[in-house]
Amino acid sequence: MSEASKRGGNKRERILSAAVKTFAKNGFYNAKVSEVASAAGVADGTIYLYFKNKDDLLISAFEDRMQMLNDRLRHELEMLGGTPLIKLRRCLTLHLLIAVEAPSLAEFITVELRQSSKFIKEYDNHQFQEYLRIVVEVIREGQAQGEIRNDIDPWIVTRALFGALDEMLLALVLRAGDVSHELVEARVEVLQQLFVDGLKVDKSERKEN
Amino acid sequence: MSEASKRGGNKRERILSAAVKTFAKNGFYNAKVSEVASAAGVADGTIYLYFKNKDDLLISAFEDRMQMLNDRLRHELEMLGGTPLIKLRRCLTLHLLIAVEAPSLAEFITVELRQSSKFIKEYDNHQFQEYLRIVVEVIREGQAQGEIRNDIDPWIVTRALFGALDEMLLALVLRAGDVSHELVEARVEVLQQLFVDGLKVDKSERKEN
Amino acid sequence: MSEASKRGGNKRERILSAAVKTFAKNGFYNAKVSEVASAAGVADGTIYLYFKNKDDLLISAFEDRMQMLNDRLRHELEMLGGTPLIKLRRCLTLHLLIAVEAPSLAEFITVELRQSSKFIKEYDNHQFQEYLRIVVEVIREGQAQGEIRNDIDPWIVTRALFGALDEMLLALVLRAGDVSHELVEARVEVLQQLFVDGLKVDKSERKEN
Amino acid sequence: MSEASKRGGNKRERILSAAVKTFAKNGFYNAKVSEVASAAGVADGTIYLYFKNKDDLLISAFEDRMQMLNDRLRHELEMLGGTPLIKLRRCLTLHLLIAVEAPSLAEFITVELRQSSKFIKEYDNHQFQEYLRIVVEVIREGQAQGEIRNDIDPWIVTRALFGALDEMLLALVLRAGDVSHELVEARVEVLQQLFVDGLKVDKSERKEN
DNA sequence: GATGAATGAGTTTTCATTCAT
DNA sequence: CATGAATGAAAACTCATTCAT
Repeated sequence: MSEASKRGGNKRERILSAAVKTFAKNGFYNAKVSEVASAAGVADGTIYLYFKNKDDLLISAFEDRMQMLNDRLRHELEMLGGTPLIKLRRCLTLHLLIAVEAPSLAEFITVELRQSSKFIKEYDNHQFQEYLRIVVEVIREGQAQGEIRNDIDPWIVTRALFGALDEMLLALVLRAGDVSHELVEARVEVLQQLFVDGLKVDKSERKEN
Repeated sequence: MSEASKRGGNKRERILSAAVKTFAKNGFYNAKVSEVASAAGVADGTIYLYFKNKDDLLISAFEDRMQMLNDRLRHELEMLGGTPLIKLRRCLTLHLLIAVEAPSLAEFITVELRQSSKFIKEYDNHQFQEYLRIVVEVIREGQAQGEIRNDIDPWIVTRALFGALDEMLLALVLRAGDVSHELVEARVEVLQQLFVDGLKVDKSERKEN
Repeated sequence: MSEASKRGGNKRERILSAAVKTFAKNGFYNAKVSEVASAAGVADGTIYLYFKNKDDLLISAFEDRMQMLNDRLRHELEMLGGTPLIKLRRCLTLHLLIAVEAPSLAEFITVELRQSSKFIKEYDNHQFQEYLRIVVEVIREGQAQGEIRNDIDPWIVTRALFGALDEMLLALVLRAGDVSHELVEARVEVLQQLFVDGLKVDKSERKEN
Repeated sequence: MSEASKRGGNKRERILSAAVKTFAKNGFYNAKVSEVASAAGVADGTIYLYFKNKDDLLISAFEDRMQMLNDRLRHELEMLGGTPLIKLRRCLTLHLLIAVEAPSLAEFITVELRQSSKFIKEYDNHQFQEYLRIVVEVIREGQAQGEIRNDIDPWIVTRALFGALDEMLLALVLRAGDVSHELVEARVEVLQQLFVDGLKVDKSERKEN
């Protein structure tokens, strides 16, 4: 029974994984269901035992992967401890690391999320909301502790942050060749400077230097 | 003018305009060429007199509209004068204003650009590069004049900035109902604080307060 | 009985019964084997232990039900005694009574038999022939006894009779709501007048009146 | 313009004609749209320019052909003149003649009408109603003129008559080989005796003989 | 140049049937 | 005998594109 549930669960997972790869490579609309099936090593019809239709497969893949990312993000933030700004930096890092650790997933998220934004109107987009919520919480914590400025709406900041991160991730993923950890670190550094310190030349800091 | 509206040159424009509206409403892949045609008031076949195929129509619409936006941006920046930071703020404002002045265009750009990112590999994306270049130039100017920090790559900043703006624009456009100038101004204010001043609580400024 | 209900022999019957209901409701081609299976309370695969394929299920259901009807018809005619015309009337009644006693079966027979007429070429349609034979026999008996006109082919009459009855039955079954015994009796009366007495105004009878 | 309308009309007609043949040969559910298309000498997609879907094609074919038959029946009854019983006989003849003059149409009507009876619930079945109406009118006329017995509902009679005719037609069509005019006449004769004179041995007539 | 009827390649989805358990 | 997850062949339907007028 646990074997059986593992088999079923395994097949569903294999299909989701194949869907992410296939959709990432060709885009949702150019990807054929039969491609996903053969990438998953199952028959075409099998997909329809686990998902209602192609749209459902897209949404399920999206929600499932976002949940994984959210779980990891939440877990790492808990482990990490540290100040909110340190946590925030961790958020940046984890987001861009997808380009290193799961390039297909990165491509899938950056490209297909926008499609889903249209889908948003029709489905919950629950896990994306959840993602934002996690970051918003970090910012609120920072505001409460006086580390982050108080005069700014955490939701809007988070949304902007996400946009920047997502664009960054897309740029990384679309480069030819692999993305190194060093490159990711460099990008994180820039984003950190940009978002945390700001573009402005800070006179007080200049004096300190 | 009514003569011009009957000219072929105008017909191309009508098709592009219809394409933007139609692609914005349904997404590129769900939009039918015949929908675009009837929205433009021309026969299906006529579209193929002006564009090679549906893909070409998408790219042409995108490039054409981006060029319009770039022209306007360049023009306004020249008119405006002022410091680079003032110019930068103008960039933010103009980007978000699309949600007010041309909602379809906003939706088209935010949603379809990502699709096109895949297209990027195949076509120049010339006008998008141009857009980035304009903003990069403003930042470089700021760096040269000592108003913007020097230790940060203008291209990366610009890319991040674009991502944030684009996400912001998407969020505005997906709201139910019209977007007001006031709302746009509020968003610009937040982005300005975020990007220019940074999230960090600035002790020197606090003292100054 | 509860033991019997767990026996295989009974399972076959349950499947046939489910098939009749399901085919009646949706039609043969729109009915799914899995629907039949779940209506019968068995697994999909089980059906194929008792029937070669979906076609075989249709034909078997048809033959089986027709045999039941034939058995009953034969039995009632024997019980009844009476003149051939009385027996003929009993045939009419029993046919239309299906609409009261087994509406699904009625629908199944009236609608699917025609489909099967195409099948006829490929299978015996044995029980349908048997049904006709029973009625033919009644008519022959009537002819032998001088109660029914002799100058008319019993097979053709029977076929026409069957057509009329079947159409009548269909009309009854397609009505919204239940069919009453009274309604059936009324229809039988009409058919009796039609087939036995004829449409013609009979001058000799008029005189008698 | 009249040419164009002829072309369009012609193509529609060709498709309907092909549909009748194809549906008659294989039955609606076993017939492929592409078979109809190639029988009509058009591309698969063309069918969908004239009909919404396969169901619509079935219904349209049915209604169209029934209308033709109704037009002819109405026309012949007007031409014919004569007593209602003569007209009634003409109805029988014309119905069975379909087996001679348009065997595919005969098969199509006899087999598919039942399917459509299920469809009835969903569509008007207008022309079938019209057919019944024409016959009902003949019977009413006969009743008014005292030629046909008055104590019998014309609608029920007509329905029974139709059932008998349809079954007769089916039997003719399913025979191997062509159906001759003589065979049709023989069948008409039997039906006439059956419906008009009745099965009963008529003593008054016997005396007259 | 403009039209829009016709094309037919291409894809999702269904479902009868099988077979390992 | 019974199961039901898996299969994959088959078909309706769509829609970008063409081309005769």
